[in-house]
Amino acid sequence: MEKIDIILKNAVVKAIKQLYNSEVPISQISVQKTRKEFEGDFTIVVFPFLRFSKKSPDLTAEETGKFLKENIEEVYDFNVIKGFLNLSLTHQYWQKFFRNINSNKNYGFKTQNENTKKIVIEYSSPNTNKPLHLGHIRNNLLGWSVSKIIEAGGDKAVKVNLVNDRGIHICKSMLAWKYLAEGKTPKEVGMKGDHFVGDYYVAFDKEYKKQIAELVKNGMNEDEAKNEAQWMKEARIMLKEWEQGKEEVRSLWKTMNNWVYKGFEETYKKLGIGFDKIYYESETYLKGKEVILKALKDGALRQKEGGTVFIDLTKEGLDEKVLLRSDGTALYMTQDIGTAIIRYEDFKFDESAYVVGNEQDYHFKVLKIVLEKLGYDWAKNISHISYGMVELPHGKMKSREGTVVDADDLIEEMIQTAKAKSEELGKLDGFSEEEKNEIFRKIALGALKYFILKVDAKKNMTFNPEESIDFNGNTGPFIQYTYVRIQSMLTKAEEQGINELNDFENIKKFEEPEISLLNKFYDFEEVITEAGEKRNPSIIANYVYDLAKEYNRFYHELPVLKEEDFNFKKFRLSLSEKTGLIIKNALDLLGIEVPERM
RNA sequence: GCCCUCGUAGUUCAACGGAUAGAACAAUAGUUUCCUAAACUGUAAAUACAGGUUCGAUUCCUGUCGGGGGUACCA
Repeated sequence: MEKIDIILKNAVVKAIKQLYNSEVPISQISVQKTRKEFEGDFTIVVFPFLRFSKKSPDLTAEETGKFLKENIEEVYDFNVIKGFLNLSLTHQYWQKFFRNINSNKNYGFKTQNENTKKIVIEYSSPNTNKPLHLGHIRNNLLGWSVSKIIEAGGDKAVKVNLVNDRGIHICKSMLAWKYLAEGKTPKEVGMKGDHFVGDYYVAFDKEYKKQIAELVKNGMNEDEAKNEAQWMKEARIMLKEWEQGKEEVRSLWKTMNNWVYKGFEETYKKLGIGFDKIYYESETYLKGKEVILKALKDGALRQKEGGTVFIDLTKEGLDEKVLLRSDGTALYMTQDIGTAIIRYEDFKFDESAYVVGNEQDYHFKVLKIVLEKLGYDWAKNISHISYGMVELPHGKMKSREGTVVDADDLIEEMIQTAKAKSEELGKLDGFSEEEKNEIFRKIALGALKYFILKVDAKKNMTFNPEESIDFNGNTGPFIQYTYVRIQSMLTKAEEQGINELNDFENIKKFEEPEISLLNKFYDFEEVITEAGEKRNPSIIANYVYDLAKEYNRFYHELPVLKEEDFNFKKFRLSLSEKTGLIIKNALDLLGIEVPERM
C-alpha cells in the first residue's frame, strides 16, 4: 500500500501543473499532520506555490484543494485557513489502512535485505577503575536502544564493548590497593567488585592530593608537584612495568580487573543490556603501537627530540596530536587506532559508530583523520554518536565531591520507589512475591530508562537526585499503564468469547478519537525511520508517549467493552489491541519491558 | 586566546523554516454508582537580548550577555 503522503505529494505536482502550468519540485511540497485544533488529517502548505499561481494564498489553496478533492479518491474534503490547505481523508482510506497494518504483526519494522548494512556500534566502554554511574547509564541505554532501532530499520547492528582495562588510572587503583588493602578481597568485605576497586581509586586520589600539598608547602610549584608526587611516580613506573609484562604487576592487574568485571556484569544484567563482542584495550593497544611505529619508519609520522611520536594536523585546523609517549607507552588515541583497525578486520563493517560523550567530539574527529592519513580507506565510515552530559542541578558529577550518582544505587532506589508506589495503590494483591518483584523491576526500569531516553541524546540533561523520578505524567510507567489497561480489556473480551477482533465489518463513520488513533498509527513507520537516521531514541520515546496519551483519551471518551453495537465493539477492541502492540514494540526499541498487570 | 555547543512556563522536556510555541511535574478547579484514577477534563504560566534574511524565524546569519565542553606525553 503506497503511503498517503507520497500520493498527496504526487497529486499536488499534478494539480500545480494542470492549474498553473508549472513544474513544482517535489522537495518543495510539505505534507504535514494537521494540527489538532483544525479539521483534517493532512495539511499542505501552499506558500511555495504562490510564485506559480500568482494568486493569493487562500485562493491557491482553494483551487489546489478542489483539484485534490475531485481527482484523488482518498481525499474526502478540504478546508483552507490562512494559506494552509487541510485535507480530510475518507473513512474508506483509513479503514483500508488499518486493515493493512493489522495483518502485519511487525508493522513499522523493516526486515534485512540485500541493502542491509552492517553497523558496528561501540558503547558502554567503561574504565575498570571505578563503578558505573548515571553518565554510563545514559551511554548504555543509548547504545542498546540505537542498536535496536537500527535493526528495526532493516540494518544489522553489531554491539561491541571496548573495556578500558589498561592505563595509568588502573595502576592508581592497583597501587592504592597494594599499600592500603592488606590483601583484602571484595568477597571478604562483602562488596561488589567494581565498588571495591573504585574505593581504592578514590583512596589513591586522596593520598596523591596530600603528597602534592606537601610538596607545594615545601616550595615546589603545583605543576611540578603533580609530576613529582611519590605515588604518581610509582603509578607511572607500574604502567611501564605492566607494558613490559612484569609478572607481579600483570597478576594483580588481572585479579583486580576480574573483580570489576563481575560487578559490571551484574549492573549490565540489571539494565538488561548486552554485547555481541567485548574488546579489551590490553589486547588492542599493541596493534596501535605497531601501526604508529611502522608509519614513523615509513616517514608518515614524525618524532620530537624527546622521542614523542606525533602527527601534525594544523593544516586541518586542528593541533599537533601525540600518538606515543616519549617513554614509548601508549595513549588513549594509540589504543583507539589499534582497536579501530582490528574491528575492521573482524567485521568489515559498512559503518563503525561510537557512542561516546560529546566531551570527546574532538577525539573522534582526530581519530578519523589520523586513520585516513594512515591510509585506511574505511575510516571515512567512522561516526560518532555524541551525547550530552548528565548534569546535576549544581553542575557536573564529581567523584571527588561525592556527587556521583551511582548506577547500582539508583536502580535499587527506583525499585524501592516502584514498590512503595505500587503497594500504596494496592493493585497487586494476590500476586506472589516473585511476581510482584518482577513487576516492580519492570516499572522501575521503565521509569528510569524512559526518563533518560526521552531527552534528545545530543543535549545535556539535568538529573535532580533530590527529586525521585516520576511515575505519573510523561513517564515510562504511564505508557506501561496504558498497555496494561489494554491487556486487561482484551482478557475480558476473550472471556466474553470475542476472539477474532479483526473481522469487523465496514465502519461507516469514525469518531474523532478513533481517527486520531489511526493517525498516530500512521506515524509509527516514519518515526522508526527518522529515529534510525538520526540515531535518536527520543523520537521513539516522544512518539509512544503521544500514542499512549491519545489512547487514554479514546478510552475515556468512548465505550469499548461496553459498546452495544457488536461491530463497533470489535473495531474498538481491534484498535486497542493494535495500540498495545505498537506500545510494546516501541518500548522494546527503548529497552523497556511491559508488565501484563500493574 | 582559539574551537564546539546550549539559553523555551517556577521546574524537567517537545516543536522537517510554517498556523494561536506543545507536554509533564509543581500550583489550582473538577471527573469514580462507568472497561485499572499510575487515568481523564479545565485554569494560570515561556522563546536571554539587539539586529538581519524570509510571505513566514524558537529554528538560518551577525553581534551582546550567560551556562557547558574541548584545546594534555588524562581517559
